[in-house]
Amino acid sequence: MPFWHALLAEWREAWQDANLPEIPRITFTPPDQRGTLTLNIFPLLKAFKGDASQAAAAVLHPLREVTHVEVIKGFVNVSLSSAFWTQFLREALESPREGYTHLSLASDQHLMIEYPSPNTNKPLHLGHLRNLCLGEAVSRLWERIGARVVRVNLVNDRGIHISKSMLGWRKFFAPQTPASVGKKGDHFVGDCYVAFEKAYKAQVDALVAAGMKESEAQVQAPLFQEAQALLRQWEAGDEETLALWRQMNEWVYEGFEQTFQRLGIRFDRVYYESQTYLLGKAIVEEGLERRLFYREEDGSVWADLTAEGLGRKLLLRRDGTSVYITQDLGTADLKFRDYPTLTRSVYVIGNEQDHHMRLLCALLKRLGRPWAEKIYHLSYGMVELPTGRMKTREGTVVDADELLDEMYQRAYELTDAALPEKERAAIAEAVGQGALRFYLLRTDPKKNIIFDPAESIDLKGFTGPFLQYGYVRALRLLEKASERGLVPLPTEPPEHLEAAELSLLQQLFALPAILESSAMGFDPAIAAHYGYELTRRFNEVYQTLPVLQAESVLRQFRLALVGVYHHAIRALLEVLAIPFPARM
RNA sequence: GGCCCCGUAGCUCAAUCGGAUAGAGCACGGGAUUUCUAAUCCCGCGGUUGCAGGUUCGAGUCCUGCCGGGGUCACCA
Repeated sequence: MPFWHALLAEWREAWQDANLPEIPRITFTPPDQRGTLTLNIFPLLKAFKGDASQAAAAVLHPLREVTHVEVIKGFVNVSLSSAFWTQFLREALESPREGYTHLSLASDQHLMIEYPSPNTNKPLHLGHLRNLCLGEAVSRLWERIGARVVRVNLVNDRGIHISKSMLGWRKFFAPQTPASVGKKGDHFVGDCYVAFEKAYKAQVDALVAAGMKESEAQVQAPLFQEAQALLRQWEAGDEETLALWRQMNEWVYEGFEQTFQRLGIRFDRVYYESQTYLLGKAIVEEGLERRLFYREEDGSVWADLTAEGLGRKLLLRRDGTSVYITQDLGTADLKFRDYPTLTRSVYVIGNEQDHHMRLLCALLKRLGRPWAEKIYHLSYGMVELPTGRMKTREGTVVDADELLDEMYQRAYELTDAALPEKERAAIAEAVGQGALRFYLLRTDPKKNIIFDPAESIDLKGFTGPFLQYGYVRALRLLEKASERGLVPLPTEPPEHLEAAELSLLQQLFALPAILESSAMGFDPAIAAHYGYELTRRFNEVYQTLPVLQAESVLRQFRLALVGVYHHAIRALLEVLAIPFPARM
């Protein structure tokens, strides 16, 4: 445990012993006020008849390490002693992994984090990128605070959508392959799907023109009937159908894998719905026997969740085939069978499935699964374009691979042309991805993002490259120092600190608290904002105060500041899964 | 229509579980480079926190009712 935790614990204990009517809440002092920590004594004022100075005196009496105090209304801003800061620098520099850049407060936690769970009929798009960035960042955040994390991908490799791309291939693309047309496999299969949808829509339109209701036409269109028949053949185990299915999924997996690798994302375990839907069906049977569910006269199986305010939910179709939630039941069961020690099972899924996830939890609860309450839905908002929602039909879907290429190009042009080509390319990839990832993470996950291409590829201001640049500056400075035989060593802060120095020092102090709240809240945006603010303050020091040229005592202190900043910014970039080049 | 989420500067977002004078970036205007990488820094401009009530020492934050936007309520996934 870092020593300042010990200090806060000591303070709280002292307050307990002092028999205060209320214990003050401790927060970080806002930047425009003098002080490092703020004790909130509003709740105590009543007991002291509104006399803030008396209340403050009572609160401060038992505390050590406090040097300067300012009482403003119910706020008591305290500054900490030089000895305190010396010790902070020592711990952050000498053993950052033991309580500064790494914490152990969640070491009893074991999380499974599922993302991005794509369908296998289309390539990944911008929405998947938000999902991937979120899932990876949350995984890393929890690892940072000491938890064990198992990353899991659930592939939706069966269902009507796959049947559609299979039919698309048969009718419009056979016998072509990704290799024969020179395309990534997932994009090729996506083309098959789009071709199907186009032909299907033409059929529906024709039927509607002939006077049929649209909802009826959608079901009656021959292509849809064919797709359903194909799904039944698949579920019946028809060998030819299965062979094509395997082939097309294989193409898609190869394509996905390339994208995952480019993003540096790896999974510990991959689940396939084709392997869990039967488990789901068995669970539905179990529920039927236990009279938790019921069968309609037409043979379909339902759960009545009106008591939970969720209405009725179909679990098996009239023809006995499974629906989406059926396999989700099976997968959920399997996860806890495979990993019985899980304390949390996290689903990173868009908020359009809020209702679905509520249904899933309600069903698992009804089935008496004790771990149902360990499920956490990390629900995130949609990525929209300035023109509205992305739509396949209108061709406005932003493709993940194309966007990554565009980011790379953009960054490449800004990179020093004098660099060796290989190095320049590596930097461009890091900066391009850094910009995109930061852009996708900087907003509260539950809010919708409006993806403005111009702003997202911006490399200035509140962006990933801003943080990367701060990292590079610090790193290079430390390298330069090292060449002169100088290393960051803990020192006592000088008596008079420049405003920029104090500002940076105080912000550095907050890192562990940020890691904790960002992880616990499943909210990487907290770490992103902090990383920006921290780097802003570092830049101010860097820009206005000499480090290597300063006189030796001052130089030593500033070098220590830079050293701690270097640890901190690196930790933040790692946690956000933003690459950090050594030069830019 | 029922339920869920969102509404803060022209635009994109913050606001430390109800706390201080609501803060950043972009855009716009001005300034800084013989100095550790200017992808930087400094200054300025910009607000009835959608509207109306309520709760209390104190509300962008909590409650109620409206308004606006999105999602969802499939024998789709």
